[in-house]
Amino acid sequence: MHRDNPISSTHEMYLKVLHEARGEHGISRVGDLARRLDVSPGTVSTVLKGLKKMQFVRHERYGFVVLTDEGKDVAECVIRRYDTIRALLIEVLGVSPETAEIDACMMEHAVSPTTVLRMQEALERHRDRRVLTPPVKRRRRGHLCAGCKSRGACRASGETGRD
Amino acid sequence: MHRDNPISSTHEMYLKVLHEARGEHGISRVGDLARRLDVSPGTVSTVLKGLKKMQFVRHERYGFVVLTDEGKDVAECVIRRYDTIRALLIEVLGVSPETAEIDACMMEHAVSPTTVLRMQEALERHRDRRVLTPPVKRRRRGHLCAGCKSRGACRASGETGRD
DNA sequence: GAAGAAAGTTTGACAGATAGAACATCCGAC
DNA sequence: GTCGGATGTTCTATCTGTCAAACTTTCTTC
Repeated sequence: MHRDNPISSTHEMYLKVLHEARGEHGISRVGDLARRLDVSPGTVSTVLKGLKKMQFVRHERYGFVVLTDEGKDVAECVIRRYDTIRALLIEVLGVSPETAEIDACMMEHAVSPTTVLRMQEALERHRDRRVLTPPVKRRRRGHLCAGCKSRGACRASGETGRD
Repeated sequence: MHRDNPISSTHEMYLKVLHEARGEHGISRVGDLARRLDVSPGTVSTVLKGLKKMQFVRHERYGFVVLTDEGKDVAECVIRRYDTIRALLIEVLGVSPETAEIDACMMEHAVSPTTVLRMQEALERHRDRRVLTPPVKRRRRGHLCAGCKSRGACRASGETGRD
């Protein structure tokens, strides 16, 4: 049922929050994560073991948690999905920011890379239609993270080449 | 983490498939469901117990499975979410039907009722823009099932009144 | 530097979703 | 009517994500 997902939405959330939570040194602690994810420290400890085995984080007992490059890659991919969905919901569909944020957080684990791309394009078309004023230089639409590009698909959303 | 969901996406899937699978008498069998959901008959048997306890299905040992009115209500709500998302992905965003179907199937469990409404509205605006020909009488946009209306929110998507 | 507080880990338990195997029931062919 | 295959159920087991409680380590403060 549904799509096979090599990395679960739980793991995606942990990586995303880890990316957002890291301070000036790019590190966080078990306690931070537990608070931000609203789970117990014990749970974080356990899940972190899995993420470590998958090489998405580095973590020494009683120490800091750091995203590896791989982990950062996935995290940024999840965040981009979140940002895109959120913006689309608000700007194009007129959903309230509060609802958009909750929905985007749930949907970010469900969309395929292609769909995110189409969302980004739609968002740009929509913005172009609105702001007829200055033709701002904009980031190439349909941008993919290095990991997605090199693999031809986004691992973080469970793609294996489909579409 | 995420939104509290009184009915899981697994249960939503079972109800949806049950609704789609029912033959001329509105009934299906464990085997049908197992095949359609790609799980073992044992699993279906187990999950069905839960759905029965929640009063979403009627099911006698070795017999047929029938959706109750409540169950049908939820199923139709899920199906409407699916249809809306699928159409939006294809018509507005230009996603391929194959990808749209997979994505819609995953997203249908993640969207709030408001967002579905906004999606329906966007879809109608988009269709109006395209087909400038005959001003077809169309179903009131933002339609909600009886259950959603009476409760003020859609149980099937875990809403409790938010937005 | 020792004591106590704070932070993190481990352990045991649980719920949900699942498979597979053993078992039960049903139904159609003879 | 009975036998055998198809269908369905139950039981046991696994995996994931979670908590609470017991325990360990680290930090802070005096």
